[in-house]
Amino acid sequence: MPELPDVEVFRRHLAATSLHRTVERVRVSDTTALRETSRPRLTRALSGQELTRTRRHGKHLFADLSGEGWLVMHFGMTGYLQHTKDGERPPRHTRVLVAFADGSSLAYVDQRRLGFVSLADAPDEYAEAHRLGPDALTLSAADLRDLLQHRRGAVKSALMDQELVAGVGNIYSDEILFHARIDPKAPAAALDQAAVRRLHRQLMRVLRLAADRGADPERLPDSWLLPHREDGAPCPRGNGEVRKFTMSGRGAFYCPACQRSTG
DNA sequence: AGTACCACCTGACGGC
DNA sequence: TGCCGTCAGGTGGTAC
Repeated sequence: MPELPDVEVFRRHLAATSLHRTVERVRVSDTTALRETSRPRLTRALSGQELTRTRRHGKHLFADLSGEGWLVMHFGMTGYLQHTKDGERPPRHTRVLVAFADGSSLAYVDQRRLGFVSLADAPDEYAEAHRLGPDALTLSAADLRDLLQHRRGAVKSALMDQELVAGVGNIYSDEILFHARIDPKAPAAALDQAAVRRLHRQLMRVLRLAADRGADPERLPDSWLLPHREDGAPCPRGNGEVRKFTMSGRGAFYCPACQRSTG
């Protein structure tokens, strides 16, 4: 599930429900969910603190612990956050539960356990240490052109490389390329200025709109590729059929009739 | 530098 | 109904 729009939805959820409440206790029900930290360290870092503000960098979510470092969360393929009120039971597969003094709590849930919870001194430092590229929504068109120009290989692979640009995954790379009418297999460096401009415009539009719609496929326009990710499905733009192929070991979809731009 | 493939996990789904 | 292979929006390692 979680690419940039999903994580942005989690960020807003956290900000709307869980700021400025004293952490009373932390329950780690699965220590393998922790990365670069331990149960005692996480508990000590959180207990008695408040979450004072949030930040998102690509698919990583950060929460400031009242100036005493930052909580870091990554959501793998199945992770999400759920705030529960006093007396409500946290969801199944909750790995870390942050319980507040007012009785409510914030659950980090991850069925497949491919995500993690960690601690960091600061988001920017963390991003640099873990070799994350700039957050996708901070890129200018010129930035994007520079990144792609020095890149060999397909444009879809480039978009999905977190070291190059942080936040775009398999689903949204397909979606962005569909709207920009660019062939996902096109060499990144071969895109002309007009194509890069379209790519940048759609990158911004698709990611923002998806986040504003709660990253909920049900609420995304039917004119998008997302509801039509099936080999042979009619192209939502009315040109030919959606095709599935494999790239970087992932199932990728595009409309060969619409997405002819290769340079 | 890129890519292909496997691994890490758990669950849902389709075919038989 | 039950078993089995396949696939799933994540990343990281290895071998080419």
